[in-house]
Amino acid sequence: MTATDTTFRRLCAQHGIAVTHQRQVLYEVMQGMDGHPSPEEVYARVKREIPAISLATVYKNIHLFVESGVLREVSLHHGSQRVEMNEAEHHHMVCSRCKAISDISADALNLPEQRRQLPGGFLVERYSVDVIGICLECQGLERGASRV
Amino acid sequence: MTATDTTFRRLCAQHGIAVTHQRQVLYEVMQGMDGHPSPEEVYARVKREIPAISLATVYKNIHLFVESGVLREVSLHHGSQRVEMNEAEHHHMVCSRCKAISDISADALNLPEQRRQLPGGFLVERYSVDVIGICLECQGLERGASRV
DNA sequence: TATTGAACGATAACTTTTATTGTCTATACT
DNA sequence: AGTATAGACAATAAAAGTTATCGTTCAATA
Repeated sequence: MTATDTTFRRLCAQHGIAVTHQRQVLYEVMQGMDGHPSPEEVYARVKREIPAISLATVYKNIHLFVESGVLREVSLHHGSQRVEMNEAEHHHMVCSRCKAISDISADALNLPEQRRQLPGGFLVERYSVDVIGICLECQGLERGASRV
Repeated sequence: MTATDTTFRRLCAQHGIAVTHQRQVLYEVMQGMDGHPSPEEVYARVKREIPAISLATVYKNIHLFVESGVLREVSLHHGSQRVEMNEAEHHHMVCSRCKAISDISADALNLPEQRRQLPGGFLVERYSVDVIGICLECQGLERGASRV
């Protein structure tokens, strides 16, 4: 039993999900990847370990990992393109439960002075802040009676 | 000639794009929409004004508007899902030209104290900051010789 | 007003993601 | 340990979102 093996089993126990061979390999392979891999990239990489694995399994388990908090996704609103109709300077509040996006004025967030230059010589144009949290409606559902 | 009509013609002149009936109606319809409409939603709405319009036209012109700066998109990385492999607390630098995403530590941005509660009773879990700008490579391309 | 390159509509194709279905396996319970 | 069963798996079809192709029509400008 390796170290990551134990870690993964503990993670699964914590989040109440079953330990399977596919999930374990998936987790370990992803741990070894840098950057921000897409499901396809993960699939290509994990296929080297389990050639018979299905793309659907990769998708389902990435979802499961994200839902259960084992993993995080880069952006909560990557489904389809959305355009900005609010012309005022603003940022976004994104509900982590229902994914709803609402605007919040830049003032209400009082951000610090923006750097013009960042590590790696990155030239700053603007900041775009997503405040991740739970919207009022989803808070209500959480407190309220259980759904049928 | 209406007010928005004139506005739109000026915008097109500024950005060097042709004025067509479809683009004009598209622009006006979108101005009248709230929130963060998707291309499909825009299509449904604009179809009421121009029943014969094609979905492809909507997509092409939303792209054009975004590229030319007439319109902004909510998120620069909505293509496919991406998962986070960096476990440290960090944010992102997103190149507006090549869309590359790189990590930047939370310290390097020195964000203000996070509010726990925001307008509308939104309960904050965390902030996720995208710094939009131009990466070093794209700066080089810009300065350097013109491409073939 | 005639010319011409760009934009349009129709639709096929492509990419990404989800759903379905029959088989298999991990887990719980003897 | 042996078995029942809920859940996970692979294969694949289908849905959703987006882009490309191509013949026709229109806007810019001479």
